[in-house]
Amino acid sequence: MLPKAVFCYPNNPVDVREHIREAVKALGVEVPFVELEVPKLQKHGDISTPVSMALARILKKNPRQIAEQIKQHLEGTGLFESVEVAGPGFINIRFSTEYLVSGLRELLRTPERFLRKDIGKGRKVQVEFVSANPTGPLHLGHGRGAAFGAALSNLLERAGYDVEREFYINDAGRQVTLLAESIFARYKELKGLEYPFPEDGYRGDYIVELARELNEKVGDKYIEQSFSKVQSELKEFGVKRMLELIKTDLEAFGVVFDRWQSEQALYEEGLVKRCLDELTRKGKLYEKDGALWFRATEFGDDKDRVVIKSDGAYTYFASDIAYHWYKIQRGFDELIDVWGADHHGYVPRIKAVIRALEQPDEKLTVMLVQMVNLLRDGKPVQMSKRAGEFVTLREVMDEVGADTTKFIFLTRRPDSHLDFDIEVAKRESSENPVYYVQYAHARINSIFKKATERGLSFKEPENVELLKEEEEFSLIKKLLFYPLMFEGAVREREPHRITFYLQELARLFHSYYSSHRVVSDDRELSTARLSLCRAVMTVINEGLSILGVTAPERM
RNA sequence: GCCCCCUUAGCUCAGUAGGAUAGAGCACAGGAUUCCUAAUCCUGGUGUCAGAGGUUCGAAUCCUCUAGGGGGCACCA
Repeated sequence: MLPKAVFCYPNNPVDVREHIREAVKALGVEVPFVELEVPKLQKHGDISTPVSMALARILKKNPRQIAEQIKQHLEGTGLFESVEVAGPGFINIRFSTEYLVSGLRELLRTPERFLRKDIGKGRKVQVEFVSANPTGPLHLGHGRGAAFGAALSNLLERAGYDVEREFYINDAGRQVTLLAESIFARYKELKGLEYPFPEDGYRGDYIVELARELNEKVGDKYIEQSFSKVQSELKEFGVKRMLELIKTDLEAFGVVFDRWQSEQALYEEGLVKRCLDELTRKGKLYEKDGALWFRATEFGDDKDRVVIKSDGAYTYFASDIAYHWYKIQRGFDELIDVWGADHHGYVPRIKAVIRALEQPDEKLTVMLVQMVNLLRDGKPVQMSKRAGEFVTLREVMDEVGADTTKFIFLTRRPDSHLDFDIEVAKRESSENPVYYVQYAHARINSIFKKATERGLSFKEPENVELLKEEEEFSLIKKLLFYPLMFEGAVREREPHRITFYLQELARLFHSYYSSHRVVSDDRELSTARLSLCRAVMTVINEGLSILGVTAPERM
């Protein structure tokens, strides 16, 4: 008979969960989730579970007693060095070196299988993010949304979701008209003509640039024209140029989209009308005071909302309804909208839409990304898009670099306010954690260069059983915990967990590096250590690629 | 006025699905490099988890209230 372990994929700590689940099953109950944690204190083992305390209530038994039973089951697997019951009923598990080493082997042999657990099972998810108005350059807040949305998409993709990244272009309505009129005003100004600047117009210098460009294109042609005559051409021109700018900036920032959905197109293709017709048919809309209203209150919102104003014009909400209706029609299992926190008041409204469209609440998740306070040397930089005073993503990128900018954004929970100090971010020092992680990667690369120079060739995971140092086991444990962290990050949609994990991993590596030499005269030990280095490198690479940060070979 | 988010070490922030004695980085001080990159490492100590109640065997974490900071409340976009 084969030992039980063979059937249980003894390759990483997440599988400890399976063993515990089995043990719990043997007690005659099932738990939906077996909680695992990495204990703070070493004496509490390598991994620990409080599951027996939770079971105490259900089984009406002493938690320590339950823990003892689970312990016996776990000991039966022969995988662990020790299993202890401690405190009120914690089960503390210590891995055997064989367990650790076989985990490392697993990671080296099939890194993808080890690092990318199929949680999504091919479920189709759409992540809509940035979606900035095409009326000006991206600012830093958009940058945060971009970094977050991109990292979240990458994360979900690696968890087996079929992800589509979409940018929604608000190219219909008043803002775009304002853009056109602002350009028009600057054009007139350029020509030495009197023309009132629109009250809420865009005052940024880029508008003057656009006016100049327009002048080169049309020359004097528009001098005599009224705005209404040239409006649509100007809109098209302005939106096109702004969109180009936004795309270029995002590309430079390393953020790509699969799809760009135009709002205007929703109208032109009749989707808004079709959607509203359907809702009318289903009685979700009604007329009052000459306007068309959506029964939002029936679906959990505070008040009903207008979709067509009494003057016959659509509100933005109309196209937003149609947009989400369209998303649903496209067959996504899940929709994620990443919005700036200033739009949070909009959440109940759009949630109401999802319900009105007869979809379960979980279908749509709105993730709010908090605003960014820009500082320079500790002093706030005032920003107002309307007044044309704002620091663009481009400026920050040029000044501090895309990697650093992204990393800083992803070192915080999305829902916490963020102070972004340009001067601090600019320093190429230990104040920038991104270098710390990247440096670990570059260092490993340099070790491999050294190994090649020495003519060391080997096949990973050769000789890993020779690893004996405490720092090596710490590193391996950290590596093996990657899937645990990954699962949590996916479940909670929190890419920042990756960022923190990478810093911890880098710390362990740097520490190891300074106390032990990888490439030495001991050929076999060297290959063992190189294998470990390769594993660290692989995981750093994987993590950084989720964050959209480069992993440099040299620094 | 109503609604949402935030408040953890001097600063910036983590804290994993309620678990054990609350954690990093920075800053500050001292030390480490004949050797694979010193953007590194090692050693130093900090807390009324904003406050008050409550739920629980157990709360930074969940509930209620209060205070402070930010944001939102349109037939605006």
